[in-house]
Amino acid sequence: MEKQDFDHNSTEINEQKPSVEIMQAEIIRRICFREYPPGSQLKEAKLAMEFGVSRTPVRDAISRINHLGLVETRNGVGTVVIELSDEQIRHVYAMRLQLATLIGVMTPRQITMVDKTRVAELLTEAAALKRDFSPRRYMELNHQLHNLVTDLIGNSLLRSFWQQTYHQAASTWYRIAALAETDAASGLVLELHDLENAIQQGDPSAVGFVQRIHIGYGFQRVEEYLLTAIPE
Amino acid sequence: MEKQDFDHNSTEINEQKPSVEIMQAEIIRRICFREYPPGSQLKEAKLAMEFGVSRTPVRDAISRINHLGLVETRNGVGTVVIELSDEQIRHVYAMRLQLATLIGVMTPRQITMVDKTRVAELLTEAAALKRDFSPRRYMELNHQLHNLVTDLIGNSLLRSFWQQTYHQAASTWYRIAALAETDAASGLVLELHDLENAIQQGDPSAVGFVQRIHIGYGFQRVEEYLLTAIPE
DNA sequence: TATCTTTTAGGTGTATACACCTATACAAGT
DNA sequence: ACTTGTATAGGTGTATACACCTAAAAGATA
Repeated sequence: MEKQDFDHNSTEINEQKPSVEIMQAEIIRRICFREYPPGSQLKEAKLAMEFGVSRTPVRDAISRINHLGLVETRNGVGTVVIELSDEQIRHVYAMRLQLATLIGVMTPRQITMVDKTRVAELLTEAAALKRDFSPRRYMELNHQLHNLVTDLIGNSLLRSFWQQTYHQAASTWYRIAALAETDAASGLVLELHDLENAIQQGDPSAVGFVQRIHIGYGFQRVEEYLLTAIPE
Repeated sequence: MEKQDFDHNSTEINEQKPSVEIMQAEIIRRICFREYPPGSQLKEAKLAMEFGVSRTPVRDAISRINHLGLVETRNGVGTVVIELSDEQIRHVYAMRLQLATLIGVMTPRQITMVDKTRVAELLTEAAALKRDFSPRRYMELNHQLHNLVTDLIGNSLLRSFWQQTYHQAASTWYRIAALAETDAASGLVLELHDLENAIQQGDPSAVGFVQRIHIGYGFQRVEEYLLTAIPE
């Protein structure tokens, strides 16, 4: 009754003291989408200015993503985004391959009509992406695909771990998407096609195996474009 | 040359501005060891006083353990230690059962002579514990056992997830240890016995399966003493 | 006496001041 | 030319003040 936080006085800027959780998610998103590529230095004061808050909650947000190993805060310097080593990339993929098969095993949620329509929509958009590619759009669709699958996971720990590995791998995918547009777009369409079948069957186990298969394909692309070749 | 931070004026108290990492680990330890049982309310000011720092780094330490789901910070109240629901306990165990088998699969470290002596020492101490039981001592040995196994894990992500589930489950084990002293002590001895064999063979895969087996036994005890019976 | 309102003590959330750390540019000496 | 010492700008880490929130005790009223 007393507070009515509509953005009535700001035409395009709707930022109104975002919570720590929101800033945390936004920073992770920027790292995943390579808006902060490895080597970037995040400055607390600058982010605080941008979000319209003081350094304190920004520090908190950065501090909370430390356990993902994506950033490293150095006194007197800033928070630098880490470039994952080849070995770490292999570790992330090895882990995701294992976790994927668990999706169908560990108390998955029932598949509903909403899921079926969502995956169909995504497939349409992926097909459009194939005709007119942009790395950014690729990552967005990829992100929605991730959310769709993650949402089926019933075990809260598996869901958490699945998300952690996603955040760790995403930045690398973006790099691939920029290097191999056609491969990336085709791979996404194929994955969504297989996923649609699995979801139409209402079989969460099949969803997990589809994920596993395409993580394998994705890893092949990573090996081909990043790990064996010279770095960009 | 200018600063020489020896504890020359403090005879037994060696605390000297612990880092955020140290405080974070200490808070987790206290939750695992049930020094902060579920329902406890951590007060930032009180902890700050104890550690000899201001509220700021203490807040940071608490904020960093949020992703484990062990605590929940409520405005105007404090940070309360969460009691895991029966479903969550089952999720943790289901996850640990799966992770255990991966220990031997995912690029484990070579087993050395040091590991063999350490597990032998632990076995001796566990045998002693069986004669003179204390829940606290049980948890300490359990913790060393955990460190021994964790140290063999080569994949950094698996190691991280293994630790996270350990922290989530530990508080429950302590509860079991207090309720079923003999079962707990015997279980520990058996586990260390099996582990010693696996380590003597230098077979990390066997280590993983030993873990899996005894997590299963541990879960049986949990079902028996906590989930089916009335709560303490 | 019972119930609703008000006060109040004590907690978290945020802004800010300041100490300390780091890298860089620049000046001085060899 | 090269090395070294030093000043400085700008960053993180910590302490502290204060706003706001919450729960429980105190008080008012039927």
